[in-house]
Amino acid sequence: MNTNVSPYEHPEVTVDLVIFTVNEQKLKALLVKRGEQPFAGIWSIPGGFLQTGESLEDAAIRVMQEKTGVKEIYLEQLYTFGKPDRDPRRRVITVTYFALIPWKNLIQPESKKVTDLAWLTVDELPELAFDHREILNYATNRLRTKASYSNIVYGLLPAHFRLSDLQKIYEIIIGRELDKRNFRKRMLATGLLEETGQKEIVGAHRPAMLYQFKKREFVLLD
Amino acid sequence: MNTNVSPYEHPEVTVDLVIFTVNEQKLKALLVKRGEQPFAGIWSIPGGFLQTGESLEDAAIRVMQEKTGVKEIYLEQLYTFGKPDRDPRRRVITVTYFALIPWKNLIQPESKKVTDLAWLTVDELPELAFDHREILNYATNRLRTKASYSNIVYGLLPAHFRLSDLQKIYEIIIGRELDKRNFRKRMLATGLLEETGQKEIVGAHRPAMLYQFKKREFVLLD
DNA sequence: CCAAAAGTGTTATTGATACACCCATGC
DNA sequence: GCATGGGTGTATCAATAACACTTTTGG
Repeated sequence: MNTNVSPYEHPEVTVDLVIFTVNEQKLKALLVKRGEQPFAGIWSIPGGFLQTGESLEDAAIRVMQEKTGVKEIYLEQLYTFGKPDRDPRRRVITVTYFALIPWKNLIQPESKKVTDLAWLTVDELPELAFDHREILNYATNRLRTKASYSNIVYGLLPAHFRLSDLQKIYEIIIGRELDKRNFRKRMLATGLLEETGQKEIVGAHRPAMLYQFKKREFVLLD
Repeated sequence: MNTNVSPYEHPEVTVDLVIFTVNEQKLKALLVKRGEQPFAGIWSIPGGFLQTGESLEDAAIRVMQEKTGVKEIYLEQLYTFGKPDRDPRRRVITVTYFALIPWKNLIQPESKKVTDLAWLTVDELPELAFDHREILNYATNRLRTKASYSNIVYGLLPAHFRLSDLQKIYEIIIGRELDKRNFRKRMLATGLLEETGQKEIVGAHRPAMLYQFKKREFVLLD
């Protein structure tokens, strides 16, 4: 079979990522300011072309590491977008992933003076390139939905954390306040958490016990 | 930009479908017996190449119609599989969809004597070509999970049905028997169903009220 | 001693489960 | 009149939601 005369298209395949973190009480996503046309100067989600011999997930991990320096993170495939006109130049299919990073695991992301890479608050976004707004909305919905029936938020927390940190993350993602006593009861009842024995020492108040997830992996609740 | 010298691959992109129905008290999937190498004579899920200018979903609908004659069905994107060696010949990315069809909507699928197209029981499958077993397992899990928190089973039922039909579909998908009274209570409490006013007349027993979904569209429960 | 976050139980309400008999029909 | 599936209610148990005060620390 000669693939050069096949009656169908060989589109370009990219892998694009919606990378979330939580910082300053907000859900944020990593965005890249485009340098080239089309959409020069417009923010876009990070991505790259699939390389020869590379699996989709490997490509996602590669892009992740290029942009954040981090590779051990929560990563899951999101959706594949392929409308014929989603890139004005040519046919591009994009397989999208969504990723979660604890803010503390980032290596001082503000220190290097990059102006083309930024963590923007998800509900205050400017115009995005291509169909990236649709992709980002899709990812945000997925995150909010999964937070309600899984332990997915572990991906946004450092190894050790206070229960109040955990509660705050949930509140930011689902967008409403939770009752402290009920929250703690429910979380401890899942059996997914354990005390570290250490206590958080800063602040003019009673120190908090630090907890960790017994396993840092995705689990459905109930 | 000359795409002929680009440093990345232009893989082939296919759309493959896992099409489910329920018949004879079993969950079944539509499979195609391959005529060509590789995997000649082995069952595979139906699919086809993405055509120029065609969206992914349009391609899925096209394949659907080619194989079943039906186009108005439940259809959702499942996952995109792209391991470099998933096709022994060349790089093929497949965007998979899963579809549901009510058995009654099929136009006598047994009448035309096709031997290369068959509805096979999902938990008694032979060897499948490529990574199609993995794809089918993924689809089956998705269906089972979604059945528990949505009205997705409407895709497997004809326009009018008895509550016992609905219950049977649930039991087949989730794999255990349900209490009749509790099931009816819960289903009617969702507010998604309405009586048609008609009754089912066949059988040496009391006729059953026929129901329909108020809207034949995906809704989350609770 | 004051401010600030940590930590802790009980009650009320709601939803889920378990369970058995009568009804309408065809033969 | 008997076999077959259709149709109905109540009581128990489990999960969720509402709600306020004491503890420990730093300054």
